[in-house]
Amino acid sequence: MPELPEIACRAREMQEHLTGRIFSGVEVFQPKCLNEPPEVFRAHISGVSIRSTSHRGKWILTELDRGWLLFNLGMGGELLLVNRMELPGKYRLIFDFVDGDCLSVNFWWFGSSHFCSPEGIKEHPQVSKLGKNALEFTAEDLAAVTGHRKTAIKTLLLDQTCIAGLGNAYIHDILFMARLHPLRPANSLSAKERYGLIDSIHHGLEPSLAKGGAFYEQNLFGQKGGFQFEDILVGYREGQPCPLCHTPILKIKTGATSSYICPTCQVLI
DNA sequence: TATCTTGTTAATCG
DNA sequence: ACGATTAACAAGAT
Repeated sequence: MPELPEIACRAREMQEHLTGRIFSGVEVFQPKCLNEPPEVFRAHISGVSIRSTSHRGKWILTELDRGWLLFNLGMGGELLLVNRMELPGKYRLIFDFVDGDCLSVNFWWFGSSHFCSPEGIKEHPQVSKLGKNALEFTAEDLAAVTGHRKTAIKTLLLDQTCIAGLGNAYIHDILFMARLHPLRPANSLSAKERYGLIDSIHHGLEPSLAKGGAFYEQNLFGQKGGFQFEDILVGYREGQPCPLCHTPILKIKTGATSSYICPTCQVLI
């Protein structure tokens, strides 16, 4: 369940620890997570060095001397920088560096690693369509996106082509802090509510970003993030009292996903 | 065994 | 064109 805080931290760590390293090859244990046949993918990265790493939404973008390496961790995954002799128990890809270290990649559902040519990234089916990063998203952007749309505000916030980086974990507290019911029609938000929602996105993501991400994900060296379960206000706290009004928190179905809400603080319309 | 869960796309129906 | 719903895909826990 990595979302923007975890992905941004991983990208920052990769920028710090992988920049300048040169790939010697890659071992592929799950070909389906690549966008090219393993031999082609290997040929594209072997002998190529890493220029920089950044992220857009939940995608990690590693710029190479010749092209791009893109990672999407799906519903959870590990990127570990280890020596080739100290591999973890599970991995689906191993990117070897000429110095003897390697980047071990494991997904536990739906992760992928794509190679793109220098220009190809503009046509990448997912990355090219992403909206602004959630922390750069402004109230004006929100107004433009909500505009006439009647869809639920939660659906819109999870739509990566509108705003990139939010997922179904941090969103519970973001909507709670904004006092918005997840099923509120997007176009029914007042200007004040839109400003409040932007504030809440920052308050919902930045503490975790500062602490290296959530406790359920690990950094490049296998250390867990510092954002604890205790730091979560209402998410995953079904039946526990709302921190503001003590009403028991409800778990409700909202389309394809579940939502945790305080029924008193987050009223529909 | 049945069900749930974090992401994302595509297909379908209205 | 939009919006809502469902299924599907590469797991794992309970």
